[in-house]
Amino acid sequence: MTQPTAPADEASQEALPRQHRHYTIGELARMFEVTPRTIRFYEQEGLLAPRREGQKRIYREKDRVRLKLTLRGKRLGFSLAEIREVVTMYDAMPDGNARQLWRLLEILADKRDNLERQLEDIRLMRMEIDDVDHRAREVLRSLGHEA
Amino acid sequence: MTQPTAPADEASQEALPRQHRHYTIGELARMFEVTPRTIRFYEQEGLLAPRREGQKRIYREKDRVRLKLTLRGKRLGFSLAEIREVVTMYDAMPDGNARQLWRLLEILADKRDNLERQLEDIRLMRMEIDDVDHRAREVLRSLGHEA
DNA sequence: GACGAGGTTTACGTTAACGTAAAGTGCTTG
DNA sequence: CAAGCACTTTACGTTAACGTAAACCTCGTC
Repeated sequence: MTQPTAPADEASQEALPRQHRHYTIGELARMFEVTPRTIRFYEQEGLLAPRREGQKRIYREKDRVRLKLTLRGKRLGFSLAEIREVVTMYDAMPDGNARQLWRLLEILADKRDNLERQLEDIRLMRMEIDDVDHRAREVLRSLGHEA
Repeated sequence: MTQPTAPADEASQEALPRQHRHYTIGELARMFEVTPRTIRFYEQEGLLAPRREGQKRIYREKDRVRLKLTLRGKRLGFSLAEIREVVTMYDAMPDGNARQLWRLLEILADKRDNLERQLEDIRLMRMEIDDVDHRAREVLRSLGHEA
């Protein structure tokens, strides 16, 4: 796959009150099975904006969620630029002007179309995979192996 | 999007008996809204193997289907290498040895897992998009525009 | 026979999304 | 206090998937 091969995404955290916790870059990296480099890169691309404590980056709950959404977007084939567009507009929403908001709605509709298209693609590809699977098992059976 | 932005895929062909027709590279390119360069590149990567008529490439029905599947795979985030792996194994199936076939089943199971994961991602992202959409419309309403 | 529309090869260029290496900072632990 | 670990910045390297340009055939047609 080009996309990350879909790790747990939801880190199986201890049942700590997730609220108000903060994380180091290494913690987040392990949680989502990415490298710190990746996380820094996303910051550089304007997708994350952690606080600093001295020199070190401190990630809060909000940052964790953004990272989660970013990775999910990636798995669905969105580019970082697209993800940023939505995410930053979302943040600017409360005081956003009408033009911006309409633009946001436009983008969202677009993404939705895209998802629908992907659903159809998945449906079709599933059928084809099932088909190939069946044929392969047939051939195996004819070879005397139990499938 | 990183992926092709999902054109018609099924070219709205005339109701000609599709069987046994053949296409030039330009025709295929227009059908699927890609450039000839892309199609040649896929050939170079071992995904297509058109006949030659003199110097020119001649694509048959089978090639068209393979291109269609390739583009669908791409939209779902598969790399050309992955697509090739499945497609070539599929072609080698009838006389494939058992090892190869088991390997094929493995790959297929993997792809299926991937699709399931994507379905879930789509579900979640849909909800989030709907949520953002709602909020945006709220803000717009409070600004006195009709949404 | 010039020309334009399609096709061809060869080859270098480009972009996104990181990887990797080097060199430094700061804590805490034996 | 040295060692180790986790963090930092800077910067160059890498890969996939094409784009783009140049230079060349080969038709049908004006």
